[in-house]
Amino acid sequence: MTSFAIGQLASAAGVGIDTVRYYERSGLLKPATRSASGYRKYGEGELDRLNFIRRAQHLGFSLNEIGELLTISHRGDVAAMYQAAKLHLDDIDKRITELHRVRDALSKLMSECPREGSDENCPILRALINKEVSP
Amino acid sequence: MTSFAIGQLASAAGVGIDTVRYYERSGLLKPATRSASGYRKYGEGELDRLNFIRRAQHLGFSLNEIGELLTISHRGDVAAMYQAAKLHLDDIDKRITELHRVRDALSKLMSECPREGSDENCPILRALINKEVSP
DNA sequence: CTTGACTCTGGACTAGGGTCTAGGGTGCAA
DNA sequence: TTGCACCCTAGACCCTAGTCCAGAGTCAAG
Repeated sequence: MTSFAIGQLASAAGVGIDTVRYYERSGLLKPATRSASGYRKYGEGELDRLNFIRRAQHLGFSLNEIGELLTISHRGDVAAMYQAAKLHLDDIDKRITELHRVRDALSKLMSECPREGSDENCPILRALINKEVSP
Repeated sequence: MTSFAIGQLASAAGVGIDTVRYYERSGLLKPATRSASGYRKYGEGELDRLNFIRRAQHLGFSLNEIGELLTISHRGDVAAMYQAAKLHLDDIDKRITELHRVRDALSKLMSECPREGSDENCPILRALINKEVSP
């Protein structure tokens, strides 16, 4: 019986109106039913779906992946869900590892930096230049 | 008087020709001098600069930031260099923290997942669907 | 001279996740 | 009836770091 207009749905889900239309365009939400005048009408189901999307985003999934998660969820396929989560976790781990590599390298250079004086004493500059530079 | 054509410069630096032109367009490299026929001519200085860019990218700096680093490096301003590095490090730390948050959340859900059976027993699905959850 | 490799230009295209605009139509209260 | 908030569409635009294209000119070897 409850039926939302797009603005109500969007604010209930904490996203922008354009975002809802964008999700529809990109197939994440099914085309909404329309009122006589062409306004989109939504029910609880769409709000749930939007919340699902938001939560999955919070877990770092891309919209593309979320599309698959929605299908999996609809099928209630627990094994597939676990598998998708595992793939995603592996990806996150890779990104963390790479960020740590960068962090450690930078942090090491910084710890050896005198923070003042000549550029020849600054290991950060030396690491970047590593050779005589002509500016 | 060594002088490179763009293709030689690019392959010496391990980047694409288009990349060199792109860097010129976006102000990271100064407009190259030209031969009589309009070909770009480069010297050692440009190769050093390109290497600087590559190394800074390896430390996770964006091209925008690298533009500033180049200026700083040119001034030999060690304090500014340290400051720029610190800002970047803070940013990296934020990203690592956020990735860890996501990783831990997902990993916890996964560890409680039976990996088969009904969707009601899958905490991943429950977390995404459940109306009350919002971490 | 011809062939093949190289270079030039401006502009379009990619992915991801939206955001904004112009120009119009609708719904509801005073 | 007017005024305002809301909604519709198609399409452009944002950011990043390039990558690719067509069509034309250049260089060096054989």
